[in-house]
Amino acid sequence: MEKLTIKEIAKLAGVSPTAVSFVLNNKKGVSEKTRKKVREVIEKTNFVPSLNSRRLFFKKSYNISLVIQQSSSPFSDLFYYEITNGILEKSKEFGYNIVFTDISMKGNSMEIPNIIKYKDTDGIIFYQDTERAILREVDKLNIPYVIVDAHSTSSDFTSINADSELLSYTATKFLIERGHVDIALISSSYIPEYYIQIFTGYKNALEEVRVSISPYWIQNNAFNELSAYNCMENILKNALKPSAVFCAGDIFAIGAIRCAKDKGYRVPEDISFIGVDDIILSRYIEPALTTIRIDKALMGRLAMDLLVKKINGESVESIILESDNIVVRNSVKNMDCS
Amino acid sequence: MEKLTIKEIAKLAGVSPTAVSFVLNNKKGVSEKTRKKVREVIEKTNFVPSLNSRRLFFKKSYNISLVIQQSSSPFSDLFYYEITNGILEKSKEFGYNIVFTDISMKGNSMEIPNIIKYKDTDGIIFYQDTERAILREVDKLNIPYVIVDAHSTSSDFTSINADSELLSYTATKFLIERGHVDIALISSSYIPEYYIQIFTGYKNALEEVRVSISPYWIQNNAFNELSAYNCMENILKNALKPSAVFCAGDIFAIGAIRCAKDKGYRVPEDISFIGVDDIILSRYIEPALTTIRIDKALMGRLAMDLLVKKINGESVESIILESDNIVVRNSVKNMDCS
DNA sequence: ATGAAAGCGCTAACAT
DNA sequence: ATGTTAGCGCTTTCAT
Repeated sequence: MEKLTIKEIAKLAGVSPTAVSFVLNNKKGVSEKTRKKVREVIEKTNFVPSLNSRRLFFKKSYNISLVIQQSSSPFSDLFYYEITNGILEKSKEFGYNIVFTDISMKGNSMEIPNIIKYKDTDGIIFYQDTERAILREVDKLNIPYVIVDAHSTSSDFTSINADSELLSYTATKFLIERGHVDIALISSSYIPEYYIQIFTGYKNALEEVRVSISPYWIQNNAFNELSAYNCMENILKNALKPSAVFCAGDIFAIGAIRCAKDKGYRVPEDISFIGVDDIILSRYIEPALTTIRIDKALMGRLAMDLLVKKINGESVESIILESDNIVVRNSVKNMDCS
Repeated sequence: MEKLTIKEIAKLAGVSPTAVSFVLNNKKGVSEKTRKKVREVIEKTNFVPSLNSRRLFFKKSYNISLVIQQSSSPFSDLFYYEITNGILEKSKEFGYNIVFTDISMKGNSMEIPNIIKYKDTDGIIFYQDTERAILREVDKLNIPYVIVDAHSTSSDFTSINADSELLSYTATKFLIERGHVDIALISSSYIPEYYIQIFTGYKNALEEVRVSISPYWIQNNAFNELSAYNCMENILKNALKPSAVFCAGDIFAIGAIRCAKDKGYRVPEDISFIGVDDIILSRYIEPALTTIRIDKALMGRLAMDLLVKKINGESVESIILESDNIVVRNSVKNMDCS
């Protein structure tokens, strides 16, 4: 059997390679008769054109790379896994391969993945806030990218973010509506802009019902489950106990709840908790966590939309997702009917 | 600035493209002097050779695709995410892109992903047992593949599996050593061969201490959390209650425990549970689940090793991983010191 | 050791 | 509408 190329198909169909190429790409310039004949031969031979040739000709890799940071916690993986599902969905539509890449640390700094170094990607989706050094490198290489869940915004890059302030406001407001007034906050100050948003939402909701906040109740050193546990310890050290805690992330809530239980508090009878994200885990802990759901698959789909537009040279704007979808489970006590 | 190609570099260095190519690929046939000069130019210009050209020349895509089935449960995703980490680790070493693909259903049958249809992949790693129709199609296309966590073995394909019988034996034996004699089984009969292994391990451990088993205690219709819940209901319908249940998968255990609690049983005081897999969730439920850990990252690394060998034309053998690493948490009661 | 040239399989400009 | 041809950027064979 002859090696199957466009040339060979042309020979079999008794036409020129150009004709075959036109048929394959649904271009006009061939008669219906020729088109049909070519289609028959393609069908019969199961011919598929070589993507590698097209890659060379168009100088495109048809790869989009997902760059995820080697995470400290498997739960950020979980969060991103759901985003990835949205991306995959769209990738079929656009005809790109989705290539998984993780940024590994080389000593103290991040190492540029090979797929980027060798420009073997038409675009990049970064997960989570990404080191500026890396972004600059990518800018230099002239590869379009978007950042999903950047936690910060900037005119320097295109990002898809949840509206943290709204999220925070919604969560706090929910607690207030359930009769809570003494509400603590566990958040992260790692990304200052993010922290401000969270704090602002919390504050705006709270100032409608409360004039002062105990500084003990504002904890901003959480970055994973364990540190959230410690934050909760700090909160409980104070004589004034809050009746509810808003945690800016389900995984923080999970750590904080564990702490409260360890210290003998009942949840939610003694202290209520609300989170943000709705990671899969939240349904399974006890009590099941009340939280604000972020539509992560949607974030993924939007990221692809924006990135493909950028690849095609269109200009795009960052997106802020307004998620305020409260998932009511069992971690918040209703103070009004106790 | 000139477009950077091997030709351009050659011009700048005052040598032939051949020389540059040799230097890039660390081949001999160029003098040290030439080599050095070329290296300098490459360094100075930040030149990287075009992968797409090499793709065409070598007829290789440098892609390895991961094929995951659109799963009913996000927890199988979780399980596979850990395998993926092992695969990614190895991919750097071997220089392949890891491309994510999921098999979507088209009506009643699976649809071959484009990356396979267009032979845009040098090899495939299938996650989980895969429809024979798909495997045959891939065979026809002559693309090497391995199956990780196939749950069945066959001389038809190369797979990386945990030793289910050993897993099952170890779990049951552990319960026996804690003084349990009345031990039920929740498993899946979806893949017969797998079921036989699980049952055999269970039976072999059990027959050392028990002459008869109540048929009510053998439940084999679990395939997710909910069905495992139903299996547990069936077990509890019987007048004879087991003191422990071995669940052939953590997610089954999670469903079963929920059922037991719903019916007012205390875990592990009234009934003990042990699982298999050690998915991330198992640490977080209450009580934290005692389980047999499978080293999923290792499975991923081994899958890559085997696949790359296959791609290189070496012959390989399937691997059965002997995992019997018991992770003791709080879901099994010690009957001897009660 | 070095360089010229052919060719991987496709697309598109150009001529007919 | 159809065919001829050059060229994408690399590797390798074959002269020198």
